[in-house]
Amino acid sequence: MTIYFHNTLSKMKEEFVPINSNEVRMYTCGPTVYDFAHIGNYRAYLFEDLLRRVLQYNGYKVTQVMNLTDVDDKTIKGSQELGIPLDDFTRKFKDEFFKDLDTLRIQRAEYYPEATKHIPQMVDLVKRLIENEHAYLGEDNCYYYRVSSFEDYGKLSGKKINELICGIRVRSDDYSKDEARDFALWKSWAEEDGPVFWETDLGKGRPGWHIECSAMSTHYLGNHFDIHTGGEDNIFPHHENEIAQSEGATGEKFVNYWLHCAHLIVNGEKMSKSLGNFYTLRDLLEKGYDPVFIRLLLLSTYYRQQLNFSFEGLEATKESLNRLYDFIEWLKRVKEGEITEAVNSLVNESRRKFKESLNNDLNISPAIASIYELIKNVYSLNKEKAVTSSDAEALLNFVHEVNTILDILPEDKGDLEPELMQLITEREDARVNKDWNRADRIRDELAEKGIILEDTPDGTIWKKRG
RNA sequence: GGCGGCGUAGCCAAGUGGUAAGGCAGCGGUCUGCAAAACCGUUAUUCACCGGUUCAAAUCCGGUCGCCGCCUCCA
Repeated sequence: MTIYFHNTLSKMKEEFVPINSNEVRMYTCGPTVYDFAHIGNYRAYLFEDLLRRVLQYNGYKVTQVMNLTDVDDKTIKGSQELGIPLDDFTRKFKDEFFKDLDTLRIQRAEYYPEATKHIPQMVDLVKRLIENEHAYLGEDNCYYYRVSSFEDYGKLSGKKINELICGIRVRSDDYSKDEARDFALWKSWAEEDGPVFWETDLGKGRPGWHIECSAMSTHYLGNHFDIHTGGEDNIFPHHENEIAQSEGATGEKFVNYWLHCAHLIVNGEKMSKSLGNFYTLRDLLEKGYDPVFIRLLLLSTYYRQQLNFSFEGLEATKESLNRLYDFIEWLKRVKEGEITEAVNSLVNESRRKFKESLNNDLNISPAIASIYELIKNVYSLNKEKAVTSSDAEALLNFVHEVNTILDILPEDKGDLEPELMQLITEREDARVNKDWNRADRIRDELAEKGIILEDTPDGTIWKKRG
């Protein structure tokens, strides 16, 4: 089945054709490790997780690289404020980042290169740019990229190169360069950098931000690879500059497909600390939300659409997932019978719609809807007790297939404590004796502990609800 | 100012020319000792507003209003 992606470069939806037939190489812009990542960051990483899984679902072998920016103004500043070495400062946030990835069930990329471990590759790239006359040494001993030397500059963001010179917001910064629009490739050491510097052929200093992604992506994926992603704020200048650097150095096309995800906002406003609507993952976990609800909420809006985060939305996601979980538990209780044509065709229809939607530029809303349509249709069919155990097995298989992409099934929460099991038994006795008051009291008591009881024709079942 | 996106029920959100998916919430009913779960019915004659094109528009075109993003280091 064909996959389509919206390519920022062409501003159009295009058929996806990988460079090599069975494998996809992609670079996904990762975090700057100066603080805990917030849920807006994770929206981007979840979009990339979805992209990765959809490619795998289509049979591609995926090689993904995600960088960790562990040297820049903010990380240096942060380490100085705490009076600790840069590595110690960034280590903590790297560790927390990986913990969060696991919490959100984000699949690991193949490589997580750190900027500080790839200085030679960056230096080498800058030297090639100097040779190609795309880079120059400024009066301040910093190396800059001469934007005017790259004819295609602006092709990703749609910016007119000449308008960049005199834009209102463009200010000349502390560095001396030929033109305001030129950007730093290598920053020479300054006193405020303290112990953070590398002695290289470019002098004593540290890399500019954009150069790390050009250097590390080509190092791991080659000069020309399939997909590059990030948040939409990266389009300009970061990704525009990456193209200028990479193509300026190699003379080859850098990336075929650029995918960018829209921002997350909170209650209709931009998330910011001053508005008090700024959330990290741990903020939400502290409020008692199961991370899988957060995963699905951040995943369930089409990536090119701004996502409005709200606790109301989180509650809605939780309830809808509970419907799926109840469906699964119900399937497990269906007893016997051969597979029926009715269920078989419902599953096939749902699978078709699921995959077709995801292959259409990761359009996840109809994909999720296809699952709920299936649930509704199957329950409806069961009005005449028409659903068999073989049907249930087929449905469970499909749910697990879907789960290879969505990854939203509950963790096994284990058995109940013996004393709680005892309470359930006591309630059964009370019910047999028609002691409804006592039975209801026990049910309420368990409910307060998050244990929900349901009396079915086959006996009482319990479930834990988060 | 430049570029881009969006405005569909109480909320979230599909649908881009053929007569409004799905989820949450609500209401009525069936089932149940009562619940829960589930099912059935119901909840937008209408898609920000105004014009236009068309046999036919939420979907295309023009205009108006509102919201949001980017415009040098923020995913």
